[in-house]
Amino acid sequence: MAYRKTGKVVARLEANRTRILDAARALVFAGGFQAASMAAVAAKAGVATGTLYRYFASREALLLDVFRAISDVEMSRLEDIAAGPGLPAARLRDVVHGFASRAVRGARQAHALLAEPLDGALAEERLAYRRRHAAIFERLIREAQAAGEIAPQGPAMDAHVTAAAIAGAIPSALTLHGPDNVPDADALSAAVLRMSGLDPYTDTPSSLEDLSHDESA
Amino acid sequence: MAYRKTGKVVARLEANRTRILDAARALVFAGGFQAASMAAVAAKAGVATGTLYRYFASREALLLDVFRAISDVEMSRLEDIAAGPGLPAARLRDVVHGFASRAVRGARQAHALLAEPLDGALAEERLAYRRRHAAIFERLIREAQAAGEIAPQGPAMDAHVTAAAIAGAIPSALTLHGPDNVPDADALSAAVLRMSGLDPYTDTPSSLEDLSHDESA
DNA sequence: CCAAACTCTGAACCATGGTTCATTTTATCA
DNA sequence: TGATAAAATGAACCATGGTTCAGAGTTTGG
Repeated sequence: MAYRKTGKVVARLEANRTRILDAARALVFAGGFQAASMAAVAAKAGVATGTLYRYFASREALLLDVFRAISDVEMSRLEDIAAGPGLPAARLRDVVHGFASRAVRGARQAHALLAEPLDGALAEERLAYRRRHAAIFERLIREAQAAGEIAPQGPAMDAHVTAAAIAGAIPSALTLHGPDNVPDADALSAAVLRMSGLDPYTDTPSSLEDLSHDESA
Repeated sequence: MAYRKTGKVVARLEANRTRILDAARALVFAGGFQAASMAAVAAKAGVATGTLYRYFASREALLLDVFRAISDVEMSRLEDIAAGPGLPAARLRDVVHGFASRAVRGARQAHALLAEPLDGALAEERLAYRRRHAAIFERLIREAQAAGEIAPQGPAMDAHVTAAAIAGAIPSALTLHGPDNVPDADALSAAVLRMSGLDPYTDTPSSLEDLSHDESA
């Protein structure tokens, strides 16, 4: 018998992987995915470039993991709200408002997730991310329709299309006029909610705890 | 005196420029900007790659001209509708519906203009393109508000934010579920118009001639 | 302490695709 | 037609940045 990884080594390897991911995430947070070159990630993580390839098959794979790590946090918050108590319409309001207000606060991160030019697998991942948003919106719209909460006047609303529109409306309104000109989260969610047939709401969003945003690396 | 461009030469040069632009546009139409490599453009135009640089400073400059050529056509149609006769709300409906239906028909071109991953100056140009859309929407919303056509209930609508949201909602709904799953233009414009506070309309859009779409190269 | 197995290093490698430029071809005019 | 200038050519060039890999350094079990 010649070699078997000891616990200490395994721990160090895991720590390395985490350090690499953290370094990449910090770079993405600061300058977008574009800023996360392999050289930069390696430097920030304190390893050689070649080492990165012992933990990730490629740059794309690494950044995909970063994207997922960030977006999963965001998605699970929205999913928690969507699955919460309360009437469907109120939850829809909360989800939209939560999305908007979180993005407004974490503008740089939101830019990377929502607006920065990406291609290849990252562009695909972003699309999937948006589709997950849309799926949440769609489900809540249908629930609100079923519950009779949504404006019955006019022809039947196409929940699928409306949800896709909302999923694009929020990022657009957030980013269209540059990072220094981000709209108010209330105005944004009011505008977007109108699309779902809900009256814009004036109260604070039901009984959610403050949607604080961690900007730590 | 030794050399002065004769008319025939000038004409040929102009024709060359046009041929290059047309070749690039055809490639963009078929496969997006990504497919318009300098080699491909040169081959399609029947010239050498070096020749391209006698007419355009760089690939970016060439594709920028292509983008503008395409988007200007689209924009001027929308601007014509926006500046037309009729009440503001009706014009807003027509603009949104015209945008949606044109994009639905010219899906491949719309994808290049609205959804394909771009960066650098092209990404900037797309942003400008969207801002022009938003500016049209915003103006019409304000006019409709001033005319008292837009739902007076609720707090005052933020026309700026709403316009930016609409400008993103349309492309998103068009492209989110892939090029083989493009929504119905009526459903799309209904959803989007709801955001502006207008009831979804059921009639055909006022008295516009059919918004036909030329797909010729 | 040694050999084997694994990990790390970072300079060299390489693929891509835009750009250049010495050369050739074409146009102008005396 | 010869001299000059412009235009076209396309293979070579080059910049970028991800990826590789031979060698150096560590860890393990005996």
